[in-house]
Amino acid sequence: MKLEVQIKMNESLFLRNPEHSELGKNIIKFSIELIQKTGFESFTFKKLAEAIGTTEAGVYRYFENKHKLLVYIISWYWGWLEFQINYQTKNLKDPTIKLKKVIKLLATTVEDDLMTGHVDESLLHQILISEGSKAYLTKHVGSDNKQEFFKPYKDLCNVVGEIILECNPKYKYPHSLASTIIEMAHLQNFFMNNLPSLTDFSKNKNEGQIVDYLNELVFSSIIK
Amino acid sequence: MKLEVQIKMNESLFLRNPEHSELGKNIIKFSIELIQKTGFESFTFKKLAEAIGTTEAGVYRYFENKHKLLVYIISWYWGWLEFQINYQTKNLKDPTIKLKKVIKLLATTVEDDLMTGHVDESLLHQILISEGSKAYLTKHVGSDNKQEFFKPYKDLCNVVGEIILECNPKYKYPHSLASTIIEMAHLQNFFMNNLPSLTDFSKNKNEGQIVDYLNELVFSSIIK
DNA sequence: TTTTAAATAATAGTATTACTATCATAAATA
DNA sequence: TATTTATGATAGTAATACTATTATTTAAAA
Repeated sequence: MKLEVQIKMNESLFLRNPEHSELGKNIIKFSIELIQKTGFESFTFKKLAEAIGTTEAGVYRYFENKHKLLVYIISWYWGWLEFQINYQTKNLKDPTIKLKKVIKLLATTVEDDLMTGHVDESLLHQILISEGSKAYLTKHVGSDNKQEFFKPYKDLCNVVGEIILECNPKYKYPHSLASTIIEMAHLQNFFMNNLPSLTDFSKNKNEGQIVDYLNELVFSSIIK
Repeated sequence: MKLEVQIKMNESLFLRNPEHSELGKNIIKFSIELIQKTGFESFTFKKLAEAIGTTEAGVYRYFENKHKLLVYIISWYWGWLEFQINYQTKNLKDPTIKLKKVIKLLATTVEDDLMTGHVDESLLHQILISEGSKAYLTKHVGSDNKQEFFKPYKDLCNVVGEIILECNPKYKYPHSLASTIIEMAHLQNFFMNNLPSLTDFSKNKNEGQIVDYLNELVFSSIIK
């Protein structure tokens, strides 16, 4: 039996549900590949359509514009990651071990999850590192937020915040610390690979160093 | 006597030095206003030219493209901020007081510095919060970096890293912690104002809360 | 099985963006 | 006074970000 993980997506993000057709799934698959390879700025629906072998108009039937497509695949990633976190910390009693597991999941390159056919999570992880913040760093963040485009990110932030509170119920900034962990897991990775003098990580570019840094940062803050 | 602070800029960022003419200074002044008001994505040289009362071609004689103009004004800000930090921490002996001053300077809205005629620093600070990371989150970050576009940011990061080491010479991650402070000073501000559930700051949107969070985060990390 | 509806392909068209090029004129400099 | 240099005015191009139309294929309902 082949199991498939389905992430429930916000319906306002698309015009037609891309999960419901081959073309739709190809739009997701190839946009992940293209955005990862060429960056979000030079990504266009025309190039995407050519890669898939369909027409520009075909893509527009699924997504209003490339920003919503970006938010879609990023939301998908957060949803998937929250599932992974819940799954992989399920039977852990010690909240500090849980939190360490979360940091590792956030800061370490994932392997392609075979339960999600058309999505390559390791490419998605790369996209999150380089393009993730572009989902919300816009002038229309307010209306996007009203439409709940960032709910998966907030949910994840809450899950992490809850674990922080389990470690120390008196800690005053669980959400800020959670968003700091999430953002820094990605940003320190970007810096390590592109602007290494903004970090203290050695040339071997080992993600374990980021995990160590974040662990020290987080636990000295919440364990007095 | 009227003093003017001059920030030395990387010459590869522009085609003609905007400091050397009225038109150039207007390009800087109005691009700061426009980018802050409408966001970098919808900012175009045509709109800028109209705002100034010149033509598109006029702007192109100063800057190759809008990305270089963004990097220019952001670099200018980092240069100015490093000057501020050096100036305002000059006679402080205690490195922890120095570091607290730095955090406050990073996380608090600046007043318009009257010594810099055509640049409004408080608008620039807003731009840094919303658009700052777009300077480096590109596919051409490598070649931009080779041309030293990010030197002012790195210099600032080094200055902050040095102060961290003064507080604790054995601390292992001075640069990563410095870049974390700098980025989070802006990002927690953005979240507070736009996605507040990613933070723990109350509705009054007081930047002092960000300062308190960063102080706690930083000092519990470096003072064991 | 036929009818009907829905999805896709093919093509065209528009306004805006991101530039490059040309030429005339005004201002500063030698 | 001659000459360089900066600006202004205008035009033009390729690409982007869409919208619209019509024909064709596929799938679901009658």
